[in-house]
Amino acid sequence: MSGNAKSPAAVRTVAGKTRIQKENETRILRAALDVFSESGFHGATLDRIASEASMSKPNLLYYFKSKEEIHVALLTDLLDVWLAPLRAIRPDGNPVDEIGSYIRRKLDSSRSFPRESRLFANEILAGAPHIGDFLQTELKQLVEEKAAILQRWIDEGRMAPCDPRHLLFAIWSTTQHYADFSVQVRHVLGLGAGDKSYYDEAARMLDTLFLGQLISRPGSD
Amino acid sequence: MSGNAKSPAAVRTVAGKTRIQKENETRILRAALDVFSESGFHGATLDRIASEASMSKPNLLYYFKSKEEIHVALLTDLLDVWLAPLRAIRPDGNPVDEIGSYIRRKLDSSRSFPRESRLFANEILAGAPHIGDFLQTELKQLVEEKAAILQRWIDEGRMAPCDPRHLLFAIWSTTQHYADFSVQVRHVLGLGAGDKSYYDEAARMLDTLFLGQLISRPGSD
DNA sequence: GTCTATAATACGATAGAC
DNA sequence: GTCTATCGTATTATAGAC
Repeated sequence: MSGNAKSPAAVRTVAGKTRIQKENETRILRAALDVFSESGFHGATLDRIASEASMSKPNLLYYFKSKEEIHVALLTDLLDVWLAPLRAIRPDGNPVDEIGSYIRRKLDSSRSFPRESRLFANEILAGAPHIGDFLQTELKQLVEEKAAILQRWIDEGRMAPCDPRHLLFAIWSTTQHYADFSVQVRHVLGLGAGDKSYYDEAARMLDTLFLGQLISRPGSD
Repeated sequence: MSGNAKSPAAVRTVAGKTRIQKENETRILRAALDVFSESGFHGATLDRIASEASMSKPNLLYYFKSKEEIHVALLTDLLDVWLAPLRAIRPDGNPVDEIGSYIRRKLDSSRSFPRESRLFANEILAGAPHIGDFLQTELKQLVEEKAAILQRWIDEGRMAPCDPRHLLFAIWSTTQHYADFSVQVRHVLGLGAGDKSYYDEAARMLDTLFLGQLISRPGSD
């Protein structure tokens, strides 16, 4: 059928990987996301990853040459997903709709992919040793593109004058906070371990903060 | 003079520690803050801490029984400093002044103590294994106390209705972001390693966000 | 209090049989 | 592809001389 069907026993796909290869790589990456996001790169061990993947350590290292290679694979897979909400900002929309949607998408990411968020946070906190290039090139370029849109809205008087890039920082930090610092959020609010009920109130807060006027000044009514 | 002057050679202070003890402990803690904040708990090694403290590893372990004990000492020292800005919010002030001052103090903390901020972030991200109790008791209580003040301002119509605790989360995340994610901030802005010039623009952004109205709605002028 | 030497172990990675 | 066994190293911590 497809390209390289040399080895008789191993039925290969077009990607050159057998079904079992893909399954095992997926199992490893899933387990590694658990462990890396919970303990950071140095705190994670191949023993725990192998254990969570129900696989022996040497077998795990048959699929990925090193611990670092697993980590890089996770980060690389993550980046596209991570940037999707920002990419979705349209120049032909209006500030309230576009920024509002962006905040909702980012907050949904935080709620749905907290492990990915913490993996990313750990990497940045460690000085971005693996994705420094990505930050300086791809992310920087995307931010400049979207900041130009926001700047146009500012110039048109539809938003308060501010540095659009710092507005993006504020959106990133407030939304990701609920994933990265969830332990603190839950402890302060008195919630249990798996409780994510605070996300509804968080969404209201961020709407008020970014789309409304938080503080009434005398005579502004 | 003071309490226990038993040992002849070692001149002790009221705290029961010789001058050289205090000096060495300070040197160790300073070096440990560097290393822990840069590499996290598991990424840090006693070798590097000892080296940065210009001290042999066994000598370092003469002052602190274990790596964890150094880490806990740093976190404990940090907590009071960390909460000082929040404690300073006065009930008899007005929202703009009090929240504005709080944001400035938090942002100053971020700029002046980025290593402390990253140490804290690493601890939370790891699930707060050492300061979970603190978060659930002391921090929770303080937040409730200050949230009550904010709630009163809301009830008096001086602030938009919102969950005050989530407002505090937003202030924490936006201000600490500039320390914890400084690598990303600098890479996106195209700044060099030690460059902290973005803090001025950050202060303006946070003023606009928390104290002004970010987005003009039609007819609100 | 400070050092050298070293114990004890955890961990990443490999060798080689099957 | 998967396993058992193991190597080599990094790292925490201690022993014991000075």
